[in-house]
Amino acid sequence: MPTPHYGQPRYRAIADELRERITSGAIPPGALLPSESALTVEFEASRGTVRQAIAVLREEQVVATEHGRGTYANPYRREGASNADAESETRQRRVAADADLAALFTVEVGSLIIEEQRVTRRNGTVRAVVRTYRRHQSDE
Amino acid sequence: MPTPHYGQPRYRAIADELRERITSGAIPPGALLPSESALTVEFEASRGTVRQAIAVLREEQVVATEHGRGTYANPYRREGASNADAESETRQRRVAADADLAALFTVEVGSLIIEEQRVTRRNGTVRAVVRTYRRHQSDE
DNA sequence: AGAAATTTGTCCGTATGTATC
DNA sequence: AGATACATACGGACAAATTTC
Repeated sequence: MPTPHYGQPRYRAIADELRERITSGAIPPGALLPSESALTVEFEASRGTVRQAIAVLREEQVVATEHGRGTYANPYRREGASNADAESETRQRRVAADADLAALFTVEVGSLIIEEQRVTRRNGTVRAVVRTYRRHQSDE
Repeated sequence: MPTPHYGQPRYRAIADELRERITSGAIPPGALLPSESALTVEFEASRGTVRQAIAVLREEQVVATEHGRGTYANPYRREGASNADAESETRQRRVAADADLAALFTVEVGSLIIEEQRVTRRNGTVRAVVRTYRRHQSDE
């Protein structure tokens, strides 16, 4: 069978579905998620894909996993209740310097510099996008 | 062949080795790591295991990976404790949204959004340029 | 411009190790 | 001890982004 993943990969779709069950309360805080093999059957995905989905949620601290036990939902609440849904994604890549950046960094236009982008969401909608530019290998 | 991982799993051992090469300077900041297939040969491990090792370093932000390009070492610097001489200039203006920003903010490409730019200098040389993008106050 | 090669991303199936119940 | 559940590891296949020719 081929491996089509047009648009969203399957492990993200599975992660979204599980996250939804947790945030909606279908899986209450502290409860065990279905086992990986159960999820394998339900989503008709391989165990590796299911584990990849759970890894996403673990990184978001939506779940916590214990070896031999299982994966728990929402093991502890964020201390600040204000942190309703402050998701933050970070991405790093190299981009060509535009005229402004080239002038600031004293490099040629088009030189590759580091861009780190953070996307801040609240209640799902993008709040702000922060792009930080640096040079490689600066010296201090 | 069995799959023994007494004590430390292999992917962690590989991660340790690669981290050592980076922190020791054998792989300088900004340089590309060997490709996954090359590491597969060198460590005599499967590609999945190599990728798991790289995932560890990526989470530690010791490396950054780009699709189709490769994995770079240490793209940004640790913030030194000495913030001796930090100046900062701020500028705000309206700019046209590029494809990425348009997608994130769910607006049309070219729509005007707010850009706030801060330039951080130390000892006269530009340290970092931070650009924060937001939408106009319209909804929410 | 376009095709091929390279490199990372996703997904599957299987087997075995280790921790917990 | 046995059953269950997560962790590690292999190998193969195809997809997607980038670079090279």
